[in-house]
Amino acid sequence: MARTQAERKSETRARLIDAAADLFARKGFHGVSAEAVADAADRTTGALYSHFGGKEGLLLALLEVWKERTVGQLAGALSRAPDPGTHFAAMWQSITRPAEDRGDAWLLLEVELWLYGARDPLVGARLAERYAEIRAELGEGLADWAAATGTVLPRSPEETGGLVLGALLGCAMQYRLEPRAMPQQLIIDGLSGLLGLSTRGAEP
Amino acid sequence: MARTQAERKSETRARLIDAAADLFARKGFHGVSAEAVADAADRTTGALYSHFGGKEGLLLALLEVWKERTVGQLAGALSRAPDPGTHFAAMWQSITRPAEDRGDAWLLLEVELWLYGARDPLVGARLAERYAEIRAELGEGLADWAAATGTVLPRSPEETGGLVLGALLGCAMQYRLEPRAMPQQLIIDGLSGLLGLSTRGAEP
DNA sequence: GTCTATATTTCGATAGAC
DNA sequence: GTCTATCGAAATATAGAC
Repeated sequence: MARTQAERKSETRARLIDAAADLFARKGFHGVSAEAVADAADRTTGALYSHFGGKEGLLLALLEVWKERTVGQLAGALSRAPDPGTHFAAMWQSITRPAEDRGDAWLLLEVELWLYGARDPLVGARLAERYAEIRAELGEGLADWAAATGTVLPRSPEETGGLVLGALLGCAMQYRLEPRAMPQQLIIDGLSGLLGLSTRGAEP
Repeated sequence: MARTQAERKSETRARLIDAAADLFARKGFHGVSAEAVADAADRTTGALYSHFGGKEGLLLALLEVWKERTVGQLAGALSRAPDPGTHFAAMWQSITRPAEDRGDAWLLLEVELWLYGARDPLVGARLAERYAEIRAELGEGLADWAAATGTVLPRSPEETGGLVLGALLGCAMQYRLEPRAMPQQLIIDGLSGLLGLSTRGAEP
């Protein structure tokens, strides 16, 4: 066990970032003390300051991990999408299912980071890059599907991705406050309408 | 000047709520001290606690004002809407124009309150009511237009309102980080698609 | 590299004068 | 109803031991 040093270091880093993701989502960045984050990670504020220089440095590190993680899992989900309908359903469920491991924590952290980014230019620039990547991934996935099935999409992939992402985000926020107001079928129909597909009705 | 008492009281209330709306939007609820709010309102923490019992009571009062104000101005905008396209354009501009008086402060406060409501059941319930009202107003306005022009909307007014509100909110959040990614024409086209109107292209 | 202990500041909230 | 003064609690950040 000669590499205990580096192991311990990177594990502490990971533990602190995970704890920050959880607590920032549940209580908000300003609603959590650096000590509370360190406690949740079974470390102390000394370690936190040694690694990240402070609470804000921890948030910046979290932002990078968050960026890679979301874009990566999105790309994975897209690669095995038979059609937009089931694709949208899968995305919607991944956003709205409440508990399991983390569940609606994703949405809370997403909005928390957006709010931080809207107030802080540096974080805002990072977030803008991340959203652009998501729009691109999302739009390309749908464009691939369209090309494979001979469907004609009315907009460019990036534009399509932006509209879909926007609708998903805004609808998820409403769903979080009142789930009954946003049934899954409504989301799927609406997103299909955004693509120019008139997949409404479909009564037996 | 016999009613100086009541005047001073209600003016202090209004000043504190206005200052709270501004500061909560710019810095976030937890990012602002009660003293900072009182200072911005040219009052002291004593007055704040006398009126609202604390910072959280001030937020609840702000929420009520916010609720009435937004629904009211929305209803006003709807009553004079010639068609969905110009209607959407007007709504989009009212969300995205940057300064003037308050401008993107609306979006920041909206999201700040949402985040608070997602974490606090009491505030969440109030917010849910507000969103339901907005969905209803929005959907009814569009349904009226459809009835007047003989257009058939594929969904109920509430469902339509929910999709439109969601798309507007999510797109506005992306716009705030990167305006170029969300041009107005894209929003109008997308929302039209949500309604089942195929208003795409329209090349000369 | 991490922990304990602490210095310094700031916050929320209250008591009492006016 | 509002202001001044202030108390106790909690937060950030650091210094030094291990």
